[in-house]
Amino acid sequence: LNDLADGHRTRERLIAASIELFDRDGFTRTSLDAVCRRVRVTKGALYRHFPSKLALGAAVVEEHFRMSHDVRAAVEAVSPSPLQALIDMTYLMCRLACTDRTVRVSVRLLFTSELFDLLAGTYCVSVATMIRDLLRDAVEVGQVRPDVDVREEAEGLMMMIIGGQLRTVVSAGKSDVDGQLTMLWQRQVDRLVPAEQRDRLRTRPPPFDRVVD
Amino acid sequence: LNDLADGHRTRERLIAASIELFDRDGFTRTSLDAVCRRVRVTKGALYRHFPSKLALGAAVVEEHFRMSHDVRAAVEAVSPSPLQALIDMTYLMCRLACTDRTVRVSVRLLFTSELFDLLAGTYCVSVATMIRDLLRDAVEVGQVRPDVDVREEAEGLMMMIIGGQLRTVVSAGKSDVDGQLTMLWQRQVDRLVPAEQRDRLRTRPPPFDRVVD
Amino acid sequence: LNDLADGHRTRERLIAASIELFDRDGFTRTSLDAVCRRVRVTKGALYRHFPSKLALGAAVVEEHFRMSHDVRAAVEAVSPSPLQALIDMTYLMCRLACTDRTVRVSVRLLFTSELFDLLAGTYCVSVATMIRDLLRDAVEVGQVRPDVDVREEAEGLMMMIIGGQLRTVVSAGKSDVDGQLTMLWQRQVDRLVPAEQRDRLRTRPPPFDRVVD
Amino acid sequence: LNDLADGHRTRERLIAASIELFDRDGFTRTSLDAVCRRVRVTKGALYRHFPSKLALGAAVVEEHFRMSHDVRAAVEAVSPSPLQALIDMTYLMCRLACTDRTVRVSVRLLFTSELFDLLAGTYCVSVATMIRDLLRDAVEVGQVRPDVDVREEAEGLMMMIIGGQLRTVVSAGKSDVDGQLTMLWQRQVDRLVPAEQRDRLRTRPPPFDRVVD
DNA sequence: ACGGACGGGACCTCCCGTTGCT
DNA sequence: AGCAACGGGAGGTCCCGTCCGT
Repeated sequence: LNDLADGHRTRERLIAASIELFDRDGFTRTSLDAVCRRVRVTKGALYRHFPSKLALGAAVVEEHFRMSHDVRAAVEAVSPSPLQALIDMTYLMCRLACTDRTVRVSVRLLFTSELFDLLAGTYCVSVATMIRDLLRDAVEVGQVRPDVDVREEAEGLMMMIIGGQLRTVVSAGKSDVDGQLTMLWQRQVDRLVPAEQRDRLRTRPPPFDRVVD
Repeated sequence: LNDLADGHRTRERLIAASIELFDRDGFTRTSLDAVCRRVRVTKGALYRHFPSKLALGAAVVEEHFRMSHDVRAAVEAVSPSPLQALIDMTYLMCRLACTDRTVRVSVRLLFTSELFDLLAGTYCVSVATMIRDLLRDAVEVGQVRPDVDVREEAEGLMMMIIGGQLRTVVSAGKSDVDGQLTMLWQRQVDRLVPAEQRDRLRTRPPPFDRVVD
Repeated sequence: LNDLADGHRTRERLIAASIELFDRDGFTRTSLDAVCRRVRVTKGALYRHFPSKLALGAAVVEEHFRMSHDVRAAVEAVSPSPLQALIDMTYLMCRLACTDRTVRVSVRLLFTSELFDLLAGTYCVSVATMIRDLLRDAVEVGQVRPDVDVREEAEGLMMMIIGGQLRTVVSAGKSDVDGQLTMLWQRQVDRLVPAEQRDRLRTRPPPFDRVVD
Repeated sequence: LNDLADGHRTRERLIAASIELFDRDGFTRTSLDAVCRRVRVTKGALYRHFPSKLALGAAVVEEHFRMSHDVRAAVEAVSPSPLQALIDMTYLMCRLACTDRTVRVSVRLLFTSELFDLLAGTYCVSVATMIRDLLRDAVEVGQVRPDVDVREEAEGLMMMIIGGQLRTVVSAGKSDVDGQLTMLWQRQVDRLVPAEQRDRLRTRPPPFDRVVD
């Protein structure tokens, strides 16, 4: 009983330590021994929880995925409309790639390690799917024109978001990705949204004070 | 003289072998011994030319950079206008990420290895600069409206292109990046180009039969 | 338990293989890869047990030291007196430098490699100490005159023994070191041993049929 | 003409630099590049003069051999008799192994490097021969008993001297090799020299104030 | 669940000796 | 005679994943 809880704790602490070290030294240059040392545990323990170094990295990415879902739920909860939720999500995703350590590390992992081959595809699909869902909702409530090719648009937005996240990571947040997104949405809104719906939308970055912990 | 040539030859052959093996097995899973074996040379020779495995990867990327410049020159030579050259370049860059081994490997290297930390920034800047230059030329010849913020536009396009290249690599070419670019340019042309200039532009993919060797 | 035993086994086998190869090719011309190949193990395993090539050589010498102690114990066990034990030891030590592979290699290592700097001093002291102990015992039982300077004599004998071992190694056993020792002991006995004790001593080489395994 | 002289100079300087570095760092840990750097010359030059690293070491030893002959000549010139010359030579050879850098390095080279296999035998023979010659001379002038086995005695003395040189090098001169030699000669003189000749001999160390430069 | 020794294999460094040129 | 680049090859380090025992 207690053992199980302890085991779970160890797993969590290993992930937390990995995030710190991957952030500081990068995936390749972080040794599992270093991770274990920080948790005061040996490799035997680590390999109880993760079958390989890659799996440990994948667990970090999974953490990020889980967070993304939480963020989405939170944004949808507070948003007046699906499209607004989508717009805010794009800002948030790029912003988090800079501010939140887990997200930053996960994106770096996805695009600078062997995890690319394993998970980058999944990530792209998952982002595209999320966008498509929100777009579809927006079509249903009449906020987006019914003749829009949701699939195509979602794919394009996904590329833009991932490009933005990457840009953020590359330039360590010194690039004005927010500005880019504003430009993007101003154009997209003209194309996608019926004129009478436009004034209810905010295309500028949301004032996100901790939408998620 | 002969020695010098031989040394240079060895260097070239090492790069060529690296490209092949990085393409087949990925950066991390390719061992330097394997590269050397293929060139029938020992690690002593390799380390005469490259101070580290990363440096070998960087040399591959450099090859790609050099090719990019050649492609740009070739495209500019055959294009009727700067903007058309830019449009064609974007198609080419995404296309090459799929068809040309050197480019494909380089992009994978840039975004899936520790080279990211070293070179991704440089790559982004270099792509953005190239776009900006062509846009500026286009402004000068009146092909693009003078009030366009060249810098901002270039940054956005860069993100799109890199997203596209990445998408190509992720999906191993199975994604319709061409279609995305066509959509993109159709919108951009409306925004950037004075009406009377539009009919001279082709926004669809160019018929590139070997613009470069 | 099994692992530990295996680890120990690996260590032993590495030493055994080293002895063979050092004997055949010499220290410098023996590569660690060759040693590992013979044990069907990689350098990773070797460096788990020995921090350097020198340390591997030192382990061989240590083997020799251990053997020397065993030989001494065995000789003392069968000898009728301390001085006879000493005489027999000197013959044995020079003889073993020729016949026993471990001793031969160790002596070559001690005097033909960088191990000299590390261990030759220790070796000299250890030999001199052993001689001194036996001489002291001999004095106590009245086999050696009480006015003999045990320290000085031990030092001289040590130089002679080491010179003899060296001579043996240099000439690959073709030199008559036995004869030299016989000459030496005949003189020494006259000086060191009271007349009434002399007839019980044999100064000629002992018939050593395997005093040690 | 000048070139030849310069070439010779370079050779000398290479040997001198080698002696310094071999003395400081040992043979193995001294790189030829380091030697060349000190002489402000490149390896191409070195390999004009010496076909291998071993050959360079051998040249140092040869220097030592040459010095030995000079010392012998000098000692013979000032000595009243062959046996006295021999006695003084033994002191000198052990003493020089401590005080003279060339001799010290040569002895270390002979007994701590691959040069052992090449030259140690030669050295032993050469020392034994020198002793034998002097002993023979001593026999001829009636200073040593005619029934002495010159060959055997020479061999024994050689082992003692080389043991002494080694001891000197091992203990960096902190050992009382002089005392050992005095003891040795006191005994030998009793055995080898007719009684009426003994009072003309000095068995204690000679007051060598620079017998050689 | 965890500890810790073990072995495999990759990366990298250093240095010897060669070669063509000056 | 001397230079400088070159390549071969060995030594050494690091780290992943496994195995056995507790």
